[in-house]
Amino acid sequence: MSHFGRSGPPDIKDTYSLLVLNITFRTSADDLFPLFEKYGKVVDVFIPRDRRTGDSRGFAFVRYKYADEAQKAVEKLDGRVVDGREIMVQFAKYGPNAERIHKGRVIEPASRSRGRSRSRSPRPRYKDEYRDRDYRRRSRSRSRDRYDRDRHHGKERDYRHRSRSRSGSPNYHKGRGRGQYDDKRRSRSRSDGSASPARLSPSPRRSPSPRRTPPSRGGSPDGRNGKGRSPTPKSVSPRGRRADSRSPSPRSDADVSNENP
DNA sequence: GTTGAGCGTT
Repeated sequence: MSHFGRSGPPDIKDTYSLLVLNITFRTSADDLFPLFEKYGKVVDVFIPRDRRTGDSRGFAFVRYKYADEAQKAVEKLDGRVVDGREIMVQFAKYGPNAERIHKGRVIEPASRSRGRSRSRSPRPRYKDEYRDRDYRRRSRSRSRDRYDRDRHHGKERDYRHRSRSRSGSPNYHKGRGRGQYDDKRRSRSRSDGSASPARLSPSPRRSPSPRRTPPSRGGSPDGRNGKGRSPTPKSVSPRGRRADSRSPSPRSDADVSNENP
């Protein structure tokens, strides 16, 4: 039962891919399989995990054989509480090969081989992202901190309460009521970031990049050629100063003298 | 021991 994703995708030519989000980091494919299998024929369940730690990323992909079953699963499992967390089920937007999906249905990968689409070619960003930056950002932490979490935690109690009364209208959730505070949080977050004095690195290089090539004309890299361009040498040289300066700690004497009775 | 609003593998 754990052979999901272990031997690679069995067959994905006529399967509907569903994306399950908001699952707990401890939920595994084996846990989701029976749940989704109950609503239809599940061809494969895959949960992307970190290559370094091997932990789940918090979302899973479930492939159904039929669209109607997938749709039903989405409506039924979307908003369902799994492992104490409300999961979100929706049709996958992108395919495993970064291919376009028609209504959640996976198209045959060979179709791309024909060179059907020549004008737009999707960039293989998934491989690039794996390098470092985005991949880590989206996986590990965002910036929400516990503020949102605290709210979420407090609401959890409500969720449970609401869950009970939601038995009459499961579709009530379709609207997804998270956009409200999401926008608020976003706005505030952005504002904070903008106003924050702690900006990103102010770029050590002052010049934008008008001349990238070294000064071939009067600019000697040494700076010696420059007329008064290099007044720095010994003036600032600590050694010179130190030499001029007499004892490094005249006070020390006094101190010692003072401290020493 | 930790997180989160996100789109995938042999």
